[in-house]
Amino acid sequence: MFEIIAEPNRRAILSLLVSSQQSVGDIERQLRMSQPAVSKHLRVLREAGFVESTVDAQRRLYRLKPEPLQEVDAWLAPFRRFWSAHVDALERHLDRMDQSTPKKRKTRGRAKAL
Amino acid sequence: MFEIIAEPNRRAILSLLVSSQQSVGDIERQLRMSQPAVSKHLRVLREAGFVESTVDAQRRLYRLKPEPLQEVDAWLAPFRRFWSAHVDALERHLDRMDQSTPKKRKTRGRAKAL
DNA sequence: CCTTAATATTCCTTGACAAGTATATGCCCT
DNA sequence: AGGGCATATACTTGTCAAGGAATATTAAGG
Repeated sequence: MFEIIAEPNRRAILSLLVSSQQSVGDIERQLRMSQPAVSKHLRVLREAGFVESTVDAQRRLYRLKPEPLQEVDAWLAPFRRFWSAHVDALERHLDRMDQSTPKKRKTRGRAKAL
Repeated sequence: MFEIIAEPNRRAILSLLVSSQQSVGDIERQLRMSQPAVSKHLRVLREAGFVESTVDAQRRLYRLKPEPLQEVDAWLAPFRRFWSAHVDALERHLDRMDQSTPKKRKTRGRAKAL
């Protein structure tokens, strides 16, 4: 799964498909890569469940499937906890600085992210 | 960045470090991999900014750095929007089904995620 | 200083994979 | 049926990265 998205062209393809479905030729033109290259990457993506295709006459329309990237997202969860803890620690630290050195008061923007 | 976390052993190392810092030997034992392998992966991770190390006598303690994984997280953002849109569509669809076929009423659990 | 422990580095081999070129398959149209 | 368009597959080749074995580095302690 991670190996799949390690390839830059494949990530580019996924990013293209996030807005709307595209034919092989569309992708080929937008990403300036050879047709076999596109087809091969699409095959990898399809077999890994990142995309699916439907037939439209001679062309195949490829669209995104959410599951695999959701798994990537799930893998990141513990790390998100880690770094939000770090942000908290930094915040506390900066707050202490603000109190102990009440100086310039330049707007040091601090806010809870959504 | 994606190439870095494409390697399973490296992901394992990162997962180990998320709980607390570890020495090379600790990692070596917990992951059952050879010492040179651990050192080499740690070098890759360090040069890519995923980890940093401090010296403690003969051992080096490695700890996680948040930034690179945050970038991965950022790359996922558009896709998160994509699939939450899909969940919404599915919800609407199922709601329509519930209305048009008021049958068994088996608990088909549906709820807003946090 | 010499030894031992902990980690880093080098060299080598092997396997995987991406890109290119050529060719095959399938579908439309007249 | 045949020709052309869109996509897929086969085969080859070059590149690169991971792992293993051996060796180098650095620190601690007697």
